[in-house]
Amino acid sequence: MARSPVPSPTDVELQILRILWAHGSCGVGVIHEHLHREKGTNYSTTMKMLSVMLGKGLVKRNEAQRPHLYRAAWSRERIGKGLLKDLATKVFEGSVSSLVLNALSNSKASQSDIEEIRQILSEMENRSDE
Amino acid sequence: MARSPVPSPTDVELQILRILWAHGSCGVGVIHEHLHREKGTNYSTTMKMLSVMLGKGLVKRNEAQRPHLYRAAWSRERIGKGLLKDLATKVFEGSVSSLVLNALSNSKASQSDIEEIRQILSEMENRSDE
DNA sequence: TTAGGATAGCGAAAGATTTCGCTATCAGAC
DNA sequence: GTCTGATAGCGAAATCTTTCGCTATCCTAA
Repeated sequence: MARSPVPSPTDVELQILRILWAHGSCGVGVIHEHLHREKGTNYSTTMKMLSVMLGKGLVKRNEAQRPHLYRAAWSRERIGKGLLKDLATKVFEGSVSSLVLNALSNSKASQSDIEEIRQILSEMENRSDE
Repeated sequence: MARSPVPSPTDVELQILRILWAHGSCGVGVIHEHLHREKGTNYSTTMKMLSVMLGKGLVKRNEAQRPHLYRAAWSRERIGKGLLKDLATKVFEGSVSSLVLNALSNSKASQSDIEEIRQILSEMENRSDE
């Protein structure tokens, strides 16, 4: 009965979500302007993708005004969480820590990033102490 | 001229790679047995996917013997690296540390996982000191 | 040697995602 | 009001991924 709460967006869907995450609510015009700059696609394409995404519950829209205003139905963190879990399952046999290890070992993080990650690690320890 | 060095595998392709990563070299029989157990697909499907993957350079095969032996052309780490980079780009504006933060904040890691991650963080600091 | 099961190969159907063409409607400039 | 450019909507083409049907070949046990 309850449909999958957080669908995994496809590539173009994510491209649109990124725009919405950056801009908050906006009309098709703005969305299309960005999408067109990134990949040269048509207005109709933008429109169609938005209607597909509306159907999947990936975006919501406010029809009270004209142009209708679209916004992401889910936060970047929420979508990221789902995709990371997928990736962990599909590549790292479900192990988030393998995933993190792999991500870290091929990247450069700034000192403040490193501190922030340490912070999280400590919190995790404290949480599990209880 | 040089084609994309590490293609991003699709879902079924990853499913097959997981089997190969776990088993090393093996014939279609073994691969199909696993795939069929996981999703009930046909022998022909397995065969076809392998030939598609061969074309994309995702697997290699040894035809010296019969049955031919298939193996992953890239390590789990190498494929993981590419997919993580994709995901970072598509969701976290390219920031690996945001990705890691997000991955960690919604997961439970064991104490030894945490230590291992700390280890990596220290190594990163030392590396960047030089 | 030969029948039977596993292996190999391919074209094409079935599905999903992305793109576009065409048509209609709306809101503001004139 | 009417014209015009932006907005809305939808069916269908194009593309990519996954699945399968059909056919041929190989290997081995009887």
